[in-house]
Amino acid sequence: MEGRPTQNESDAAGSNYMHGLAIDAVIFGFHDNQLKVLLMQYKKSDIFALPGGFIHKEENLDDAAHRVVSERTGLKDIYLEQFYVFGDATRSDPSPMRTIMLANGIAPGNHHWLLQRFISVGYYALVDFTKVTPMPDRIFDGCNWYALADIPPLMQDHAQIIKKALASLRANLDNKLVAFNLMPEEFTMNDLQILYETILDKKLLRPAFQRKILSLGILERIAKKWTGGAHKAPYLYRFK
Amino acid sequence: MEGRPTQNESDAAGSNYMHGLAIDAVIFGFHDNQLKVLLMQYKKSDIFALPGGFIHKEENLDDAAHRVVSERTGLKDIYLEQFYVFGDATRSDPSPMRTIMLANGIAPGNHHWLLQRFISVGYYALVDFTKVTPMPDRIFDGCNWYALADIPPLMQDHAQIIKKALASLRANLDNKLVAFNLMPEEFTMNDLQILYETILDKKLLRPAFQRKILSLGILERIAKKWTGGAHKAPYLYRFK
DNA sequence: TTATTATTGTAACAGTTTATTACAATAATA
DNA sequence: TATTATTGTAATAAACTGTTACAATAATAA
Repeated sequence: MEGRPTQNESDAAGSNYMHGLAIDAVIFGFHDNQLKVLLMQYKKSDIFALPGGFIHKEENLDDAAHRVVSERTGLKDIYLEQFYVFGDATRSDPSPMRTIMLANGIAPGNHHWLLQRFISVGYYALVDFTKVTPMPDRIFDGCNWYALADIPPLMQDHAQIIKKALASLRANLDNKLVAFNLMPEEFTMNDLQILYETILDKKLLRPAFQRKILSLGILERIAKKWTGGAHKAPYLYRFK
Repeated sequence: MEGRPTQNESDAAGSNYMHGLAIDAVIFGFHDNQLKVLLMQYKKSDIFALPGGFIHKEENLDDAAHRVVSERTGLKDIYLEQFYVFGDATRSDPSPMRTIMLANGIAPGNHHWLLQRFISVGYYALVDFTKVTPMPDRIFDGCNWYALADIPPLMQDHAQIIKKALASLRANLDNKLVAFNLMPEEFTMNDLQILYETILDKKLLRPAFQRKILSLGILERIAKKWTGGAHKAPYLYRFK
C-alpha cells in the first residue's frame, strides 16, 4: 500500500522516493491447508494494510518490490509477479496516513506528499510459509499471517488488491509452474493437490491430478517415504 | 511513452500532471492481413514513439489511457487492456525529450520534470482499423500505422513494450474473446481465421477453427452472403 | 448452356487428452 | 493376522482436437 515509509523514511520529507507511486505486496503463504497473506497492523488498532513501500529515485521498480517483500519476510529469493496497477483517483484516503504521521511526530501540512494521491503497483509473492519470519516495520508494529477466509477490514482498496492478486494467481497456475513456490522443499502428491484445490477453490480428482503433475516432468521422487497413518505411505517429492 | 504533453501540456511546467508517471499505448489494428500499430513521428526525423501521455492530477489511470487512445484515433468506445508497468530506473533517456522541448521553445533546466525518470503503464488497445483517423498531437506531427514486421527504431524501450503487448494479446486470445475488436462489423470466417493466424503467427486448420469459434456461441450468422470470386460465397458473421 | 475451377460448409473418422472407475499394495491399528 | 484407510496406477469411458473427405456453389471459360 502507500503509507509505509521504511528505513530512511520520513527523513527529508521523503525526498529519496518517487512521489505519487507505491508498491503493494500480496504475500501468499500456505499453512494448515489454507492460503494466507501477510498483513500489517497499526498499534493494536483496527488499521490493517498490505505490506508496501515506495520506490527510491534510482531504483528499479522490480527491485523495490523485492526489497519490500524481503524486508517483511526475511527471504532472499522470492517469486514475485507484477499483476496490476491500481490508479483510481479516489483510491487514496489520506486519513489513516495522517493519523500515523501525527503519532510519529510528523506534523503534516495538507500538501505533504504522503497525503497526496498514490498510484500503486500490485505484486504478489509466493513464499514457503515455513521459511518466513514476519517482520513489522517502523510504522506498523504488527505483521502476521491471515487466512484468506478471515481477513480483517483493510485500508483503502487493499481488499480489492488481494482479490485481484488471487485471480491472477489462479490464471497463472496452469501456465506457469508457480505453485511449488508455496510448498516446503519436500511434499507429498496429496499436499500439492490440496494446495491446488485451495487456490482454485474446487475439488480435483486424484488420478487425473497425479497424472497431470507427473507428466510435467518437473518433480523428482525421493526414495524415502512418509510415516503416519494406518495406510500405505506416500512418496515424497521435490521440485527440480 | 513519456514525453508527449498533449492539450494543455507544456503550460505551467506541467503542474496539471502527475510527475514521474506516464502511459504508453500500443494501439493494434488489422489491415491487409497484417497486424499494425500506431506510431508517432517527430517532424520527419527518425524519432518514432508509441502514442502516450500523462495522468491529470485528479484523473483515473484508466480514464487517462482512454483519453490518450481516443485523442490519437478519434474513437469513443475502445477495448483497452492494461498489460504491464515498465519501471527500470534507466529506461528513460532524456535526450529526445530535450530536443523536442528546445524545438518547442521550452528551455528546460536539467531538473525539468519531463527530463526526469518515468515509470510507464502499458495499455494495449484493439481497434477497428477502418474506423480510425490517425491524429498527431502538438509535439509529434506524424501519426501512422506500421505493420509489426516493419517497425522503425523506436525511442527508449518502446520496442520492448510492443513485444510485451503482443505477448499479452496472444495470451488473452483464447481466454477473453478479444479478437473481434480488431474486425469490422461484418466479416467472414476466413477473415477471422487469418486474424488469428496473424496474431498467433501460425497456421490453423480450417475445420477445427470453424468448429471452435462457432462453439463459443458468440457469432451471429447474417443471412446475406458475400460476392467476389469463382467459388461458393461465404457467410458473413457479426459479433453479438 | 454446360464444364471447369476455387473455395466454402460440414460430415466422418482418427488420434489425443482428460475424466472416471477400479483395484492391488501397504502401513498402522485392533 | 484381520481390518482399515489411503496410496499408486491400470483400465476404461468420455470429451476434445486434428485430419481427411466431399458435396455445394459462385464465377469464369468452353
